[in-house]
Amino acid sequence: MSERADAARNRRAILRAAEDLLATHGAGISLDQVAAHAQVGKGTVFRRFGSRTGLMQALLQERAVQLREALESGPAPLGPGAPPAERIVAFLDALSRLAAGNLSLLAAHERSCATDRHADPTYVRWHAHLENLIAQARPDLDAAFVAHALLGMFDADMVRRLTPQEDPGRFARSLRQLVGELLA
Amino acid sequence: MSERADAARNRRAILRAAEDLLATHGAGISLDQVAAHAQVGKGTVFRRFGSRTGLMQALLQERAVQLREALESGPAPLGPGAPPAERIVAFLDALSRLAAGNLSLLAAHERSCATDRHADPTYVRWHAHLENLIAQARPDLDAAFVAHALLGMFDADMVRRLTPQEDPGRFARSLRQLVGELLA
DNA sequence: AACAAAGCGGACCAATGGTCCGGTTATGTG
DNA sequence: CACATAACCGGACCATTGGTCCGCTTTGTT
Repeated sequence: MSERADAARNRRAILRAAEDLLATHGAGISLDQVAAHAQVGKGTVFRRFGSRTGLMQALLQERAVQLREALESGPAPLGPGAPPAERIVAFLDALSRLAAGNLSLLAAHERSCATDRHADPTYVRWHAHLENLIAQARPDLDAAFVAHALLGMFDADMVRRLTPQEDPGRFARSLRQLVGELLA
Repeated sequence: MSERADAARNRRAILRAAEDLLATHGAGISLDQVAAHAQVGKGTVFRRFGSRTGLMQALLQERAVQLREALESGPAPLGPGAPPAERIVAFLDALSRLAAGNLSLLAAHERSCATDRHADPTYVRWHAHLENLIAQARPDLDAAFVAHALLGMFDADMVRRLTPQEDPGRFARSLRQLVGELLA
């Protein structure tokens, strides 16, 4: 038996509450707020997720699970089968969409993982995927480095700043252009 | 009269103390520690610098002042006169050196400016400089975007991670390579 | 039904950024 | 030099917040 029924129920309640509050109150929410909104004791939040960082990582993983499956076994060009260059563009486009729809979560996640954000499992997975594709497309480049550079653009502030209201497509477009230069 | 003698003395003492502690204890230092080490009341730190963020910005500005002068009126290729592509490379090399020598400060600075780090005066200046050069070298690119991408690499964790002990030149080298691709 | 393990809540703790104010000191003016 | 005053100082104090603890409750199994 892996998790008692009440525990599972509370876990879901906490995730939902955090989602809600992030959407309505931005990235600065406290765990007391989350606990209250989930109608749960503060201790429960920590028992389920270990820390603020743990909660944010869990939230991000939840949002990223579809993308993950698409990468591993979905249709090309996101999934396997297409040439690396196309897969890179598809992946970054997907990330752009995911980021655009989850800015507060992204910001909160960064804030929590301030120390050593490269250890986050989601980040690690994305980086490995990208590094691998880059190494195939351009074996002469420092793939790990370039992968970090590209993922670095998904900083919440960065995305917000580069997504002006009058031109919401700018971020994704400029990112594609940048990648185009690198793979040319 | 702009600042009383004791005030100026305390300002210097605080900056020195912060420098010291960053070097010896890393980026996680508290303002109480800084105040104690500077032999000054905590209130004084806040009166002089407004906030933790203000102190970190002041420290960074202090470290960056030489670079700033070199950019504005120093010899080429860092200063004016050289072709944009060369100035970009020179600038990023200079930044790499500055970052390598001030990792703790950089980390502490990021931590403090977490909210809206693009408002930091030093960042703004660097970005404007870089954007301007990129626009000259490659008018077809989104210069502001690319400038953010390049500056994004100077995240303290990133620099640390991409500067392995057995190959300390990797960061600067890979960054130059990346720039080479973009300006080709 | 009974029991043990897992879970729960919320009082509690420590750290920390930031504020306040009564007392002190530098400064320039008469 | 003496004095008035504006600037300054220190550190006690405050509020917030991530995280811990422990006595009581729920779950699920035998």
